[in-house]
Amino acid sequence: MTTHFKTSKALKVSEGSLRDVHVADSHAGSSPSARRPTPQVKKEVGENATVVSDDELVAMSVRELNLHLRGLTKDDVAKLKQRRRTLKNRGYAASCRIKRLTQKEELEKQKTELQREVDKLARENASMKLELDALRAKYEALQCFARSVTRGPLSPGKVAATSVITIVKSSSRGSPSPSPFSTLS
Amino acid sequence: MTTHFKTSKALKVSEGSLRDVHVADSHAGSSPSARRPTPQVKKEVGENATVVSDDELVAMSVRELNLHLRGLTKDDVAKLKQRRRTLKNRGYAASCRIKRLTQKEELEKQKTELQREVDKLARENASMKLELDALRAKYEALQCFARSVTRGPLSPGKVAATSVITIVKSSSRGSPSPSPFSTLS
DNA sequence: ATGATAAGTTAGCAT
DNA sequence: ATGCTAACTTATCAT
Repeated sequence: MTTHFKTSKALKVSEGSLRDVHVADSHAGSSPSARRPTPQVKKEVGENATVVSDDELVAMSVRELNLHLRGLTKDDVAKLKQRRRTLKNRGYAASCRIKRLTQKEELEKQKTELQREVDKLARENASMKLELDALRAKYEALQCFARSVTRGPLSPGKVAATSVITIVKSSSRGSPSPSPFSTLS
Repeated sequence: MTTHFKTSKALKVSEGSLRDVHVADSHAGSSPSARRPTPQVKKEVGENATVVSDDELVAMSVRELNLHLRGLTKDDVAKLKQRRRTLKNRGYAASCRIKRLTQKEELEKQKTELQREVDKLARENASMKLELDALRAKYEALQCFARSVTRGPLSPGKVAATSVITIVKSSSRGSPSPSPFSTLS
């Protein structure tokens, strides 16, 4: 993209914007050949040299605009107003496009964010699942052990609702015992 | 929105599409006053009455188009081709807008989908967290119990590497015993 | 009057 | 030549 910004196609009321503006001494009107002694040229009723650029025109307030409308044909007034309207519309269209792009990027950003969140949660989930499985295994081992301890290796189903006596021989101190007791989180 | 579809503004090469087409007996050409015996009017060199509608023109193949271009001014050929191009462009613009909307909806759908996934994972996560905590508690309780069983409630630090005797009084059958043994998954 | 937006037109790039 | 798309213009609607 080149962002070339069309230079107002067929929108000229009297677009001579490349003429001298600060000097404003060119006399290309209907006056025969008389140079006025007053260099303070503001505006003639028959020839208005005050031409506004697009940027000026579009940034103008209504009151400012009315000043520039003094001494213009009813037709030219309409044309100038139309030019202003079109310029404004050009701006609106641009903001509309930008807004559209912004919203699209916003959507994509949110999507990325959500995807990141999904990944994070999935990872947490997986690790928790592992942890849960590990803990379940440990629990069952311990439970198994506890049962064996409580119920005892003797009479493994005979006397049900009774008291049990269990004898456990502890190993030496600081031993690398692989029992469920050694792997606590 | 009214979906009004402009009726080809200033695009007419010779748009008299409301004239008789199937009859085609109007003799408004340069021929003096001779009615030919052949009613199979196809085309006259000096006056081409075959006018195509927008829909026809845009759907035409290049070869078909060339047939309609026979006996036309070089200028009119260019104009007709330009009209075709513009009509095509109108269609392209429409597809472009549709595509844009479609993609936007696609994005929003994916976003919704991801959000749903996030919610699902978050729920799973929360419930797993609860489960994990509960299991941890059960595990610790069981561990505590197992320790008490192994180490014994008697002489809780005196005799370290010795045997312990534990007595457990089981409750009645089917009792709501709140011991770690009752709540297995 | 101002702002927004859908549809159409134009310019320019890519195939 | 065909298709696409950014920028622009126009028509409409809403405020």
